Amino acid sequence: MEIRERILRAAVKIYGEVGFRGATTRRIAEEAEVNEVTLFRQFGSKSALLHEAVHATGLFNYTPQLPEVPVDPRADLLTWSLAHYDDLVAKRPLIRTCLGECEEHPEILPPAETTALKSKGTLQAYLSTLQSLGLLRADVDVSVATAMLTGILFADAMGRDILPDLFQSDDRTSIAAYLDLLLRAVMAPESP
Amino acid sequence: MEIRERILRAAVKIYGEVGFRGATTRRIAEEAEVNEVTLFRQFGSKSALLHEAVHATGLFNYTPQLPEVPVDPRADLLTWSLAHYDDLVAKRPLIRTCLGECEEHPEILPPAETTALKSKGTLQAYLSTLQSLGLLRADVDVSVATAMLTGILFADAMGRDILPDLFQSDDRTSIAAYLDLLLRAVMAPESP
DNA sequence: CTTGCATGAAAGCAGGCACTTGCTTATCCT
DNA sequence: AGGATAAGCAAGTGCCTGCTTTCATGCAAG
Repeated sequence: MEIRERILRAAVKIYGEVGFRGATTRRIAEEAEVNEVTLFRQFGSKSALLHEAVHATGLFNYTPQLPEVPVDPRADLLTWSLAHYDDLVAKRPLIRTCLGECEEHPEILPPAETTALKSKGTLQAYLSTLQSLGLLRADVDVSVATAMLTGILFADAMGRDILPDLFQSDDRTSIAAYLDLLLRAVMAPESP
Repeated sequence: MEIRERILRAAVKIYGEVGFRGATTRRIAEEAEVNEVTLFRQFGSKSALLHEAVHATGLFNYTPQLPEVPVDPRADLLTWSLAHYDDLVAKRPLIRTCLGECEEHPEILPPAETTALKSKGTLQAYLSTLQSLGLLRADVDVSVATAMLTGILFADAMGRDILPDLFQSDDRTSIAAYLDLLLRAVMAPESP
Protein backbone atom coordinates (compact mmCIF):
# COMPACT_ATOMS: atom_id res chain seq x y z
CA MET A 1 0.00 0.00 0.00
CA GLU A 2 2.25 2.72 -1.22
CA ILE A 3 -0.53 5.17 -1.88
CA ARG A 4 -1.21 5.92 1.78
CA GLU A 5 2.46 6.71 2.27
CA ARG A 6 2.41 9.11 -0.66
CA ILE A 7 -0.64 10.88 0.68
CA LEU A 8 0.80 11.17 4.19
CA ARG A 9 4.04 12.57 2.92
CA ALA A 10 2.26 15.09 0.74
CA ALA A 11 0.04 16.05 3.65
CA VAL A 12 2.89 16.87 6.06
CA LYS A 13 4.67 18.80 3.36
CA ILE A 14 1.68 20.96 2.49
CA TYR A 15 0.69 21.32 6.13
CA GLY A 16 4.16 22.53 6.98
CA GLU A 17 4.00 25.07 4.19
CA VAL A 18 0.56 26.54 4.65
CA GLY A 19 -0.96 25.22 7.86
CA PHE A 20 -4.23 23.50 8.58
CA ARG A 21 -6.54 25.90 6.82
CA GLY A 22 -4.22 26.31 3.87
CA ALA A 23 -3.73 22.61 3.36
CA THR A 24 -6.78 21.99 1.21
CA THR A 25 -7.66 18.45 0.25
CA ARG A 26 -7.33 19.39 -3.41
CA ARG A 27 -3.81 20.64 -2.90
CA ILE A 28 -2.73 17.59 -0.93
CA ALA A 29 -4.23 15.29 -3.57
CA GLU A 30 -2.42 17.18 -6.29
CA GLU A 31 0.90 16.98 -4.45
CA ALA A 32 0.41 13.25 -3.88
CA GLU A 33 -0.67 12.78 -7.50
CA VAL A 34 -3.82 11.10 -6.31
CA ASN A 35 -7.50 11.73 -6.85
CA GLU A 36 -9.08 13.86 -4.16
CA VAL A 37 -11.74 11.29 -3.27
CA THR A 38 -9.01 8.83 -2.39
CA LEU A 39 -8.06 10.99 0.58
CA PHE A 40 -11.53 10.69 2.01
CA ARG A 41 -11.83 6.99 1.26
CA GLN A 42 -8.52 6.32 2.99
CA PHE A 43 -8.68 8.69 5.94
CA GLY A 44 -12.32 9.73 6.33
CA SER A 45 -11.74 13.42 6.80
CA LYS A 46 -9.17 16.13 6.32
CA SER A 47 -8.45 16.48 10.01
CA ALA A 48 -8.00 12.74 10.47
CA LEU A 49 -5.56 12.73 7.57
CA LEU A 50 -3.51 15.63 8.87
CA HIS A 51 -3.54 14.22 12.36
CA GLU A 52 -2.16 10.91 11.19
CA ALA A 53 0.26 12.58 8.83
CA VAL A 54 1.89 14.75 11.46
CA HIS A 55 2.06 11.86 13.91
CA ALA A 56 3.43 9.31 11.50
CA THR A 57 5.77 11.30 9.32
CA GLY A 58 6.31 14.27 11.51
CA LEU A 59 7.91 15.30 14.69
CA PHE A 60 8.43 12.05 16.48
CA ASN A 61 10.86 10.07 14.48
CA TYR A 62 14.47 10.93 15.26
CA THR A 63 16.59 11.69 18.24
CA PRO A 64 20.35 11.88 18.04
CA GLN A 65 22.15 9.81 20.66
CA LEU A 66 24.87 10.50 23.14
CA PRO A 67 27.28 7.80 24.36
CA GLU A 68 26.30 6.23 27.66
CA VAL A 69 29.90 6.42 28.78
CA PRO A 70 31.34 9.84 28.04
CA VAL A 71 34.35 9.73 25.76
CA ASP A 72 35.31 13.29 25.04
CA PRO A 73 32.66 15.57 26.54
CA ARG A 74 33.21 18.49 24.23
CA ALA A 75 33.35 16.33 21.13
CA ASP A 76 30.37 14.25 22.22
CA LEU A 77 28.27 17.29 22.95
CA LEU A 78 29.30 19.09 19.79
CA THR A 79 28.36 16.14 17.62
CA TRP A 80 25.06 15.80 19.41
CA SER A 81 24.32 19.52 19.19
CA LEU A 82 24.98 19.64 15.48
CA ALA A 83 22.80 16.60 14.83
CA HIS A 84 20.02 17.97 16.97
CA TYR A 85 20.28 21.33 15.26
CA ASP A 86 20.16 19.77 11.80
CA ASP A 87 17.10 17.82 12.83
CA LEU A 88 15.39 21.01 14.01
CA VAL A 89 16.28 22.80 10.80
CA ALA A 90 14.96 19.92 8.70
CA LYS A 91 11.67 20.01 10.58
CA ARG A 92 11.58 23.77 10.76
CA PRO A 93 8.53 24.44 8.60
CA LEU A 94 6.56 21.78 10.40
CA ILE A 95 7.64 22.96 13.84
CA ARG A 96 6.81 26.55 13.05
CA THR A 97 3.40 25.65 11.73
CA CYS A 98 2.62 23.46 14.74
CA LEU A 99 3.76 26.21 17.08
CA GLY A 100 1.56 28.72 15.34
CA GLU A 101 -1.48 26.48 15.44
CA CYS A 102 -1.04 24.55 18.66
CA GLU A 103 -3.59 26.67 20.48
CA GLU A 104 -6.17 26.24 17.77
CA HIS A 105 -5.48 22.57 17.00
CA PRO A 106 -3.93 21.22 20.17
CA GLU A 107 -4.84 17.64 19.27
CA ILE A 108 -2.40 17.66 16.39
CA LEU A 109 0.59 18.16 18.69
CA PRO A 110 0.51 15.77 21.65
CA PRO A 111 2.77 17.28 24.27
CA ALA A 112 4.51 14.06 25.28
CA GLU A 113 6.96 12.03 23.27
CA THR A 114 8.00 14.84 21.02
CA THR A 115 11.53 15.14 19.79
CA ALA A 116 12.02 18.01 22.20
CA LEU A 117 11.33 15.92 25.27
CA LYS A 118 13.40 12.98 24.09
CA SER A 119 16.29 15.30 23.34
CA LYS A 120 16.06 16.83 26.75
CA GLY A 121 16.15 13.38 28.33
CA THR A 122 19.17 12.28 26.33
CA LEU A 123 21.15 15.40 27.09
CA GLN A 124 20.21 15.57 30.72
CA ALA A 125 21.21 11.96 31.31
CA TYR A 126 24.56 12.58 29.69
CA LEU A 127 25.23 15.68 31.75
CA SER A 128 24.22 13.87 34.93
CA THR A 129 26.73 11.17 34.12
CA LEU A 130 29.40 13.80 33.61
CA GLN A 131 28.51 15.30 36.93
CA SER A 132 28.64 11.99 38.77
CA LEU A 133 32.06 11.43 37.23
CA GLY A 134 33.20 14.72 38.66
CA LEU A 135 33.71 16.28 35.26
CA LEU A 136 30.93 18.75 35.87
CA ARG A 137 30.94 21.15 38.78
CA ALA A 138 28.77 19.73 41.53
CA ASP A 139 26.93 22.98 42.11
CA VAL A 140 25.45 23.38 38.65
CA ASP A 141 21.83 22.44 38.07
CA VAL A 142 21.94 19.95 35.24
CA SER A 143 18.39 20.71 34.14
CA VAL A 144 19.24 24.37 33.76
CA ALA A 145 22.27 23.59 31.62
CA THR A 146 20.14 21.24 29.55
CA ALA A 147 17.47 23.85 29.04
CA MET A 148 20.06 26.42 28.00
CA LEU A 149 21.67 24.26 25.36
CA THR A 150 18.43 22.95 23.87
CA GLY A 151 16.95 26.42 24.12
CA ILE A 152 19.67 28.21 22.23
CA LEU A 153 19.75 25.48 19.58
CA PHE A 154 16.01 25.84 19.16
CA ALA A 155 16.11 29.61 18.99
CA ASP A 156 18.94 29.59 16.46
CA ALA A 157 17.27 26.96 14.29
CA MET A 158 13.96 28.83 14.27
CA GLY A 159 15.26 32.36 13.92
CA ARG A 160 18.38 32.33 11.82
CA ASP A 161 16.69 32.33 8.42
CA ILE A 162 14.23 35.12 9.12
CA LEU A 163 16.34 37.34 11.37
CA PRO A 164 19.82 36.80 9.98
CA ASP A 165 21.10 40.00 11.59
CA LEU A 166 20.70 38.33 14.96
CA PHE A 167 23.37 35.78 14.16
CA GLN A 168 26.77 36.92 13.11
CA SER A 169 28.72 33.82 12.20
CA ASP A 170 27.56 30.76 10.29
CA ASP A 171 25.54 28.13 12.07
CA ARG A 172 28.27 25.53 12.74
CA THR A 173 30.58 28.15 14.20
CA SER A 174 27.81 29.60 16.31
CA ILE A 175 26.85 26.23 17.73
CA ALA A 176 30.42 25.48 18.74
CA ALA A 177 30.57 28.90 20.37
CA TYR A 178 27.36 28.33 22.32
CA LEU A 179 28.66 25.01 23.53
CA ASP A 180 32.03 26.37 24.54
CA LEU A 181 30.45 29.20 26.47
CA LEU A 182 28.21 26.76 28.28
CA LEU A 183 31.05 24.38 29.01
CA ARG A 184 33.08 27.18 30.48
CA ALA A 185 30.28 27.70 32.96
CA VAL A 186 29.72 24.10 33.92
CA MET A 187 32.97 22.15 33.51
CA ALA A 188 34.92 21.41 36.63
CA PRO A 189 38.37 22.98 36.64
CA GLU A 190 41.02 20.50 35.50
CA SER A 191 42.62 18.83 38.48
CA PRO A 192 46.10 17.38 38.15
CA MET B 1 -11.29 58.52 14.84
CA GLU B 2 -11.56 55.80 17.43
CA ILE B 3 -13.11 53.28 15.08
CA ARG B 4 -9.87 52.57 13.20
CA GLU B 5 -8.13 51.84 16.46
CA ARG B 6 -10.85 49.40 17.45
CA ILE B 7 -10.61 47.59 14.13
CA LEU B 8 -6.83 47.39 14.28
CA ARG B 9 -6.85 46.03 17.78
CA ALA B 10 -9.45 43.43 16.89
CA ALA B 11 -7.47 42.47 13.80
CA VAL B 12 -4.22 41.73 15.65
CA LYS B 13 -6.09 39.81 18.28
CA ILE B 14 -7.91 37.57 15.80
CA TYR B 15 -4.82 37.25 13.62
CA GLY B 16 -2.79 36.11 16.60
CA GLU B 17 -5.41 33.53 17.44
CA VAL B 18 -6.13 32.00 14.06
CA GLY B 19 -3.66 33.33 11.53
CA PHE B 20 -4.17 35.03 8.20
CA ARG B 21 -6.56 32.55 6.67
CA GLY B 22 -8.54 32.13 9.85
CA ALA B 23 -8.91 35.85 10.44
CA THR B 24 -11.99 36.42 8.31
CA THR B 25 -13.27 39.89 7.79
CA ARG B 26 -16.58 38.91 9.34
CA ARG B 27 -14.88 37.73 12.48
CA ILE B 28 -12.71 40.82 12.80
CA ALA B 29 -15.74 43.05 12.30
CA GLU B 30 -17.66 41.16 14.96
CA GLU B 31 -14.76 41.44 17.42
CA ALA B 32 -14.48 45.17 16.74
CA GLU B 33 -18.25 45.58 16.96
CA VAL B 34 -18.26 47.22 13.60
CA ASN B 35 -20.02 46.52 10.35
CA GLU B 36 -18.00 44.40 7.95
CA VAL B 37 -18.16 46.92 5.12
CA THR B 38 -16.44 49.46 7.33
CA LEU B 39 -13.27 47.35 7.24
CA PHE B 40 -13.15 47.62 3.46
CA ARG B 41 -14.06 51.28 3.39
CA GLN B 42 -11.29 52.05 5.90
CA PHE B 43 -8.52 49.73 4.74
CA GLY B 44 -9.40 48.60 1.24
CA SER B 45 -8.66 44.93 1.65
CA LYS B 46 -8.17 42.26 4.25
CA SER B 47 -4.45 41.99 3.66
CA ALA B 48 -3.93 45.76 3.88
CA LEU B 49 -5.81 45.76 7.16
CA LEU B 50 -3.81 42.91 8.68
CA HIS B 51 -0.57 44.39 7.43
CA GLU B 52 -1.26 47.71 9.08
CA ALA B 53 -2.61 46.03 12.20
CA VAL B 54 0.49 43.94 12.85
CA HIS B 55 2.78 46.86 12.11
CA ALA B 56 0.93 49.40 14.22
CA THR B 57 -0.26 47.41 17.19
CA GLY B 58 2.05 44.48 16.95
CA LEU B 59 5.64 43.53 17.35
CA PHE B 60 7.43 46.80 17.21
CA ASN B 61 6.38 48.80 20.18
CA TYR B 62 8.42 48.01 23.27
CA THR B 63 11.96 47.33 24.21
CA PRO B 64 13.12 47.20 27.81
CA GLN B 65 16.13 49.33 28.57
CA LEU B 66 19.45 48.72 30.25
CA PRO B 67 21.37 51.47 32.02
CA GLU B 68 24.10 53.07 29.95
CA VAL B 69 26.41 52.97 32.92
CA PRO B 70 26.28 49.55 34.58
CA VAL B 71 25.20 49.70 38.19
CA ASP B 72 24.92 46.13 39.40
CA PRO B 73 25.44 43.85 36.39
CA ARG B 74 23.53 40.88 37.76
CA ALA B 75 20.63 43.00 38.96
CA ASP B 76 20.57 45.06 35.77
CA LEU B 77 20.55 42.00 33.58
CA LEU B 78 17.98 40.17 35.65
CA THR B 79 15.58 43.09 35.51
CA TRP B 80 16.09 43.38 31.79
CA SER B 81 15.69 39.65 31.22
CA LEU B 82 12.44 39.49 33.14
CA ALA B 83 11.03 42.48 31.31
CA HIS B 84 12.10 41.10 27.95
CA TYR B 85 10.63 37.72 28.83
CA ASP B 86 7.32 39.23 29.90
CA ASP B 87 7.20 41.14 26.67
CA LEU B 88 7.73 37.95 24.70
CA VAL B 89 5.06 36.13 26.66
CA ALA B 90 2.59 38.96 26.14
CA LYS B 91 3.20 38.84 22.40
CA ARG B 92 3.40 35.07 22.29
CA PRO B 93 0.32 34.32 20.18
CA LEU B 94 1.26 36.97 17.68
CA ILE B 95 4.90 35.87 17.51
CA ARG B 96 3.93 32.25 17.05
CA THR B 97 1.50 33.08 14.30
CA CYS B 98 4.00 35.29 12.49
CA LEU B 99 6.66 32.59 12.78
CA GLY B 100 4.32 30.02 11.35
CA GLU B 101 3.31 32.21 8.44
CA CYS B 102 6.45 34.20 7.73
CA GLU B 103 7.32 32.03 4.74
CA GLU B 104 3.88 32.38 3.25
CA HIS B 105 3.32 36.05 4.11
CA PRO B 106 6.82 37.50 4.45
CA GLU B 107 5.58 41.04 3.86
CA ILE B 108 3.68 41.02 7.15
CA LEU B 109 6.89 40.63 9.18
CA PRO B 110 9.59 43.06 8.04
CA PRO B 111 12.88 41.63 9.24
CA ALA B 112 14.37 44.89 10.44
CA GLU B 113 13.30 46.92 13.43
CA THR B 114 11.61 44.10 15.24
CA THR B 115 11.71 43.85 18.96
CA ALA B 116 14.17 41.00 18.62
CA LEU B 117 16.77 43.12 16.88
CA LYS B 118 16.35 46.07 19.20
CA SER B 119 16.70 43.79 22.20
CA LYS B 120 19.85 42.30 20.80
CA GLY B 121 21.28 45.77 20.29
CA THR B 122 20.46 46.90 23.80
CA LEU B 123 21.92 43.81 25.43
CA GLN B 124 24.99 43.68 23.25
CA ALA B 125 25.82 47.30 23.96
CA TYR B 126 25.50 46.73 27.69
CA LEU B 127 27.72 43.66 27.63
CA SER B 128 30.30 45.47 25.55
CA THR B 129 30.38 48.20 28.13
CA LEU B 130 30.89 45.62 30.85
CA GLN B 131 33.72 44.15 28.86
CA SER B 132 35.43 47.46 28.31
CA LEU B 133 35.17 48.08 32.05
CA GLY B 134 36.98 44.82 32.66
CA LEU B 135 33.98 43.24 34.34
CA LEU B 136 33.64 40.71 31.54
CA ARG B 137 36.42 38.36 30.56
CA ALA B 138 38.20 39.76 27.56
CA ASP B 139 38.15 36.51 25.64
CA VAL B 140 34.38 36.04 25.49
CA ASP B 141 32.54 36.91 22.31
CA VAL B 142 29.89 39.38 23.36
CA SER B 143 27.66 38.54 20.45
CA VAL B 144 27.64 34.88 21.42
CA ALA B 145 26.69 35.68 24.99
CA THR B 146 23.98 37.99 23.69
CA ALA B 147 22.60 35.32 21.42
CA MET B 148 22.57 32.79 24.22
CA LEU B 149 20.64 34.94 26.64
CA THR B 150 18.08 36.18 24.12
CA GLY B 151 17.85 32.68 22.68
CA ILE B 152 17.06 30.91 25.90
CA LEU B 153 14.57 33.62 26.88
CA PHE B 154 12.86 33.19 23.53
CA ALA B 155 12.81 29.41 23.73
CA ASP B 156 11.43 29.47 27.24
CA ALA B 157 8.77 32.04 26.42
CA MET B 158 7.63 30.12 23.36
CA GLY B 159 7.82 26.61 24.74
CA ARG B 160 6.92 26.65 28.38
CA ASP B 161 3.17 26.57 28.01
CA ILE B 162 3.00 23.75 25.49
CA LEU B 163 5.89 21.60 26.72
CA PRO B 164 5.81 22.20 30.45
CA ASP B 165 7.81 19.03 31.14
CA LEU B 166 10.79 20.72 29.55
CA PHE B 167 10.94 23.32 32.28
CA GLN B 168 11.16 22.24 35.86
CA SER B 169 10.95 25.34 37.97
CA ASP B 170 8.71 28.36 37.51
CA ASP B 171 9.62 30.98 34.96
CA ARG B 172 11.15 33.63 37.25
CA THR B 173 13.37 31.07 38.95
CA SER B 174 14.41 29.61 35.62
CA ILE B 175 15.35 32.97 34.19
CA ALA B 176 17.52 33.79 37.17
CA ALA B 177 19.17 30.39 36.79
CA TYR B 178 19.86 30.95 33.08
CA LEU B 179 21.38 34.29 33.83
CA ASP B 180 23.55 33.00 36.65
CA LEU B 181 24.85 30.16 34.53
CA LEU B 182 25.72 32.57 31.77
CA LEU B 183 27.35 35.01 34.14
CA ARG B 184 29.50 32.26 35.55
CA ALA B 185 30.85 31.73 32.06
CA VAL B 186 31.49 35.35 31.17
CA MET B 187 32.19 37.31 34.32
CA ALA B 188 35.78 38.12 35.05
CA PRO B 189 37.07 36.60 38.26
CA GLU B 190 36.93 39.07 41.11
CA SER B 191 40.25 40.77 41.57
CA PRO B 192 41.18 42.25 44.93
C1' DC C 1 -32.46 73.67 6.82
C1' DT C 2 -29.61 71.51 3.86
C1' DT C 3 -25.63 69.28 2.30
C1' DG C 4 -22.02 66.22 2.79
C1' DC C 5 -19.97 62.33 5.03
C1' DA C 6 -19.24 58.31 7.84
C1' DT C 7 -21.51 54.33 9.32
C1' DG C 8 -25.00 50.54 9.51
C1' DA C 9 -28.11 47.00 7.51
C1' DA C 10 -29.11 43.72 4.08
C1' DA C 11 -28.44 41.37 0.14
C1' DG C 12 -25.77 39.32 -3.12
C1' DC C 13 -21.75 37.60 -6.12
C1' DA C 14 -18.29 34.49 -7.70
C1' DG C 15 -15.18 31.43 -6.12
C1' DG C 16 -13.27 27.97 -2.93
C1' DC C 17 -14.06 24.72 0.66
C1' DA C 18 -14.86 19.70 2.69
C1' DC C 19 -17.22 16.05 1.41
C1' DT C 20 -20.61 12.81 -1.30
C1' DT C 21 -22.49 10.19 -5.04
C1' DG C 22 -22.62 7.37 -9.13
C1' DC C 23 -20.11 5.36 -12.34
C1' DT C 24 -16.01 3.41 -14.90
C1' DT C 25 -11.66 1.15 -14.99
C1' DA C 26 -7.74 -1.76 -13.49
C1' DT C 27 -5.77 -5.32 -10.62
C1' DC C 28 -5.61 -9.46 -8.21
C1' DC C 29 -7.33 -13.94 -6.09
C1' DT C 30 -9.74 -18.08 -6.83
C1' DA D 1 -13.76 -16.70 -16.46
C1' DG D 2 -15.65 -14.20 -12.52
C1' DG D 3 -16.03 -11.56 -8.50
C1' DA D 4 -13.99 -8.53 -5.01
C1' DT D 5 -11.28 -4.53 -4.05
C1' DA D 6 -9.25 -0.15 -4.90
C1' DA D 7 -8.56 3.60 -7.57
C1' DG D 8 -9.96 7.37 -11.06
C1' DC D 9 -13.31 10.61 -12.94
C1' DA D 10 -17.13 14.07 -13.21
C1' DA D 11 -20.56 16.24 -11.11
C1' DG D 12 -22.82 18.24 -7.42
C1' DT D 13 -24.10 19.50 -2.27
C1' DG D 14 -24.25 23.25 1.04
C1' DC D 15 -21.41 26.35 3.42
C1' DC D 16 -17.93 29.97 3.91
C1' DT D 17 -14.91 33.42 1.86
C1' DG D 18 -13.46 38.33 0.39
C1' DC D 19 -15.63 41.88 -1.47
C1' DT D 20 -19.41 44.87 -3.70
C1' DT D 21 -23.70 47.28 -4.17
C1' DT D 22 -27.77 49.69 -2.67
C1' DC D 23 -30.18 52.11 0.43
C1' DA D 24 -31.29 54.03 5.00
C1' DT D 25 -29.58 56.55 9.08
C1' DG D 26 -27.24 59.83 12.11
C1' DC D 27 -24.56 63.94 12.58
C1' DA D 28 -21.77 67.94 12.11
C1' DA D 29 -20.58 72.20 9.19
C1' DG D 30 -22.32 75.70 6.05
